[in-house]
Amino acid sequence: MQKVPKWQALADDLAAKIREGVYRPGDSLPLIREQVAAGMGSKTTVQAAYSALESEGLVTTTRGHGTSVRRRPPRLVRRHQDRYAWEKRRALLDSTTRRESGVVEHDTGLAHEEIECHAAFNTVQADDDLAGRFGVDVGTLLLHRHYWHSTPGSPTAMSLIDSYLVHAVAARNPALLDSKREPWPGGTQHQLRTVGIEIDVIEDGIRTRLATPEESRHLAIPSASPVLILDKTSISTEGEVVEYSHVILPGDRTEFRYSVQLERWTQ
Amino acid sequence: MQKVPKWQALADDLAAKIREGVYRPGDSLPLIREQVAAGMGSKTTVQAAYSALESEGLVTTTRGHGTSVRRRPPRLVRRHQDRYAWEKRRALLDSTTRRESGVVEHDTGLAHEEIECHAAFNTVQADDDLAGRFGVDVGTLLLHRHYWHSTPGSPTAMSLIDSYLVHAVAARNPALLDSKREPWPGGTQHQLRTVGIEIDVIEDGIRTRLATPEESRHLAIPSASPVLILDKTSISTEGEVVEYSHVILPGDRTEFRYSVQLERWTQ
DNA sequence: GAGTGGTCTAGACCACTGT
DNA sequence: CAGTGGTCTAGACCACTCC
Repeated sequence: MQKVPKWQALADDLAAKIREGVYRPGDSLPLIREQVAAGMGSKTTVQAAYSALESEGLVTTTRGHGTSVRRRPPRLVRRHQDRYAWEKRRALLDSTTRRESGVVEHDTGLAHEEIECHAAFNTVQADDDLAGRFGVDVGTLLLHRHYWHSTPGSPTAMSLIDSYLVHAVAARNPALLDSKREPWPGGTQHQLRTVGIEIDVIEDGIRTRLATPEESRHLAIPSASPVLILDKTSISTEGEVVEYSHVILPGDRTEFRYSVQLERWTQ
Repeated sequence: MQKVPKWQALADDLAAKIREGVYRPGDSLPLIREQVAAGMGSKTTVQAAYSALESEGLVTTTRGHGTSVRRRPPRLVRRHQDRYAWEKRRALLDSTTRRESGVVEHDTGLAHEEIECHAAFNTVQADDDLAGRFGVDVGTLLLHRHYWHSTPGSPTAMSLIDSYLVHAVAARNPALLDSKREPWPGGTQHQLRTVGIEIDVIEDGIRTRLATPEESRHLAIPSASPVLILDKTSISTEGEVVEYSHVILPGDRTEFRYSVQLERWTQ
């Protein structure tokens, strides 16, 4: 026999009702004060239940308004094998074709005008972690580029990206150092091509952790809900790490997909 | 200017001290009642801060004992491209070689005797989701196999696995229906080989969500911390989906790694 | 201004750990 | 047994939304 806390029992009960469709997306849940009046516990207890449901992404709460069942945003499937190959082929196209559509459009299926790109650049000295990833000395100058994309006028980011290049390499084309040139038609692989680099292999690392309060706000996900973290390392045909990006993605809206082709048994 | 709740300010403060090494792994944090006495807020407030730190995986709390800084478990890196290929080659080996080491040993680096395998089988009828994945009719009989692995005697699972096969296919070798034959030397790919199936492609889908309280207990992760979910679909050389598994992995101990090889530009 | 969720308090009891 | 974290209460105030 397990002792289930009262707040959790209430949360489970409401969650079940949401899944069964007793409360449907967009519906309002009983007000917290109503639950208290109905004898479901003290306000703190009911609050705990409601905030658990919020973390799970089942409901959204708005101060002064109430709590309602969340319309689950569709998961955006990221097929990186296709995506990276597509990005690479595109780097060879002429500038007008490249300008028509970028990776973000490719990922989201949105039109070019529906996406706003925000970029901020600065230079940093490689710390232990970054130096290790690039295989350079600690203190080496790196170009640090922070990006986020949104639909025009919206403060909600689709992802938060921190991308790094070795500064001396990027500086071979001064245009790459200018954040005002973003979004760059053709993306990073085209940018690297302008300094004579071709990408051979991209290594993806995927982890998860809870969102910080700031990330929750910026990505418009419930507080204390998880994010996915993608660490992407691009390796040139010379075998050198030429770009590293750290991408934070909303956990409830993201799915990665990889396809592993196996060698045939020959007998 | 942002209004930061008192509990969050306290949590941030303690988190910073942990990262700076003021409190080191294994150290005890000030007792909740001490913080209250020190005027850091009421018990509920301090409690909220401490439980936030627990969800983030920074501390562990034990009732009756106290709160101490968590020794971060090392992340287990899962390189599925290697893993699946290794598993496939192994299915061709003789039984004594296969018996020596399995995928779990391969993943964890543990010795054969250090791993205990728990298996429970039953049959289920395909619901909408499963039928869609296998491309069979709803109601089709499936063999459902639930697995979890642990170090001997420990109640802590390394992962929670639900694996499905079309029952009619598995039944071609009656030994496959018997959970007492698990762990099967050579794994699923060898099992499928005994019924004449060779795997061609494996599709991985990766998502995240918060752990349920039960998962938190079983995987020994903090409550309200995230898990990673792997949906693995195996496709035979005939192009049919022959196995589907749903794997729940501890978010703080798992990292996926994929390597994407790109085609060269030819000019 | 009325009503909502979010935070905070002071104090109580419970479940569990150590000795 | 004393002392810990976990839960719960009743009541207060605040920040916000909507009318």
